[in-house]
Amino acid sequence: MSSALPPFPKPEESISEPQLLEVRSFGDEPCLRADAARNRAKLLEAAARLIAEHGVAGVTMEAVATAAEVGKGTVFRRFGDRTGLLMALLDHSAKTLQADFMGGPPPLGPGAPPVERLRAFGVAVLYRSAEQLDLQLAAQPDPARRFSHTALRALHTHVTMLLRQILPDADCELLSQPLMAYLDPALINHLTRQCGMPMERLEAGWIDLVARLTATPPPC
Amino acid sequence: MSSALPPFPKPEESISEPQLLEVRSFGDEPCLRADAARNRAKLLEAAARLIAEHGVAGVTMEAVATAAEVGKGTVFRRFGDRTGLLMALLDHSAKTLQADFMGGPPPLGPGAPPVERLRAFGVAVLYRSAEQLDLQLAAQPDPARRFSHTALRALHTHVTMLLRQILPDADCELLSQPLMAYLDPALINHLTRQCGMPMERLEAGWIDLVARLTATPPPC
DNA sequence: TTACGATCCGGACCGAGGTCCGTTTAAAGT
DNA sequence: ACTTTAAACGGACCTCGGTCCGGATCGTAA
Repeated sequence: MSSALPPFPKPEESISEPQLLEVRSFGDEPCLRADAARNRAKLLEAAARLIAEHGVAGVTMEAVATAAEVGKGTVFRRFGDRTGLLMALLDHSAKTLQADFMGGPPPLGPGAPPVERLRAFGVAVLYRSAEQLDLQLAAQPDPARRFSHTALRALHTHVTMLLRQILPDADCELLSQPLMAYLDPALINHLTRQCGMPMERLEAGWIDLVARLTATPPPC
Repeated sequence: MSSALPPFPKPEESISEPQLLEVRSFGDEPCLRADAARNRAKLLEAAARLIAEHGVAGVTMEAVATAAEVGKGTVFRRFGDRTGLLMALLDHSAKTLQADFMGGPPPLGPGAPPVERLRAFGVAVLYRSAEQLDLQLAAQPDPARRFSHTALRALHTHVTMLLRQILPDADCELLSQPLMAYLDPALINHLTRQCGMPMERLEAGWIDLVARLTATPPPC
């Protein structure tokens, strides 16, 4: 009902290069103004430093701004909100993973049979999330947007695609949801830290899950 | 490292009766002091009224306190935090559902074969969540506690138990996670409101998911 | 009835996320 | 070089969740 034209036009969906300030002129992205790009880099670097020193909890928007010698408004203009900043920090790793399963070597990338790719995908995501668990957890948006976020959508799309190759007649759009859910950082956190399960068990669980879901003729 | 003895002893795990102030003396729960019980009822009633009038977003801790003619501290003492208050609002419905599948009539309750119970369970949860979607969404705790909450644990335990009856040799503890995840209010919200899927499709998806996961011999 | 201790109450207080808007500045046009 | 304009900047400001603690209240035992 009330949609005033935003004072902060668009906080950038999610751009890569967490460390360098190199102006990415190729491609199609808006290409920030020189000062903006510089500040962006300073902010990401400051945020990373704060995490290293005080953990994710120490990453306060104001603290980041101060550490980067920049105004608070600048942080919000650039990243939209705290989630956006945290996601940007994860962006490099996300892009790498994405490149790996889009065009990388076989177990993950194209060339292997779909089921095998799916298995490899899950294991890769599992361990990647386990590393950056705290950050992944903190970067999780509120429930209403958990599934809207670009990075997640990309993974979801990929799983759906693989599934469609394996089960052409199933509702893969839906079937991919439980698979993705199994890889949710919040779940990994719960199972490993709160229930004390070892990663090997989670990994085996994934393999089992894939096997059960992709068994071609549903029941008998 | 820093665990001072809490000024608010324990905000009550989750007690029922959202509307009446009747003192529940039987059972084992602490049984609040008269004034405390009265305020608790006033608070829940005020919160419900605020939701009806301004939606979940209108449920500010201060607004609730004011509407209930009570101090802000009282709200926090009683419910711990906003999530606790919202959960308390959902508690009645949660207890009802739980009673239904613990001791109710067959499709849901004991008596029917486990697979059938599982199917019925999913459908029931699906539609129940769809009704109170906004509230369910808002009541969702932060990612680190999503899986620790009592109400969810109860559902999860039940699913695990049913699964164990169906697949005695599988890692049901893990296998139940994707099932529960499919019923996550945040997912239902995404699929119905953001993707525009009808509930019938979600329901069919659940039936299909159960069928695939419980097909006894994994692959061939 | 009185006295006492445990519990509860209230609202000032704090920190953090997010917004606003007057000012500054990069960069494209003349 | 000079003007212009869209974009960026900064930090005061607002809201809201959550904490604290002095003082009021309940329930009980004498």
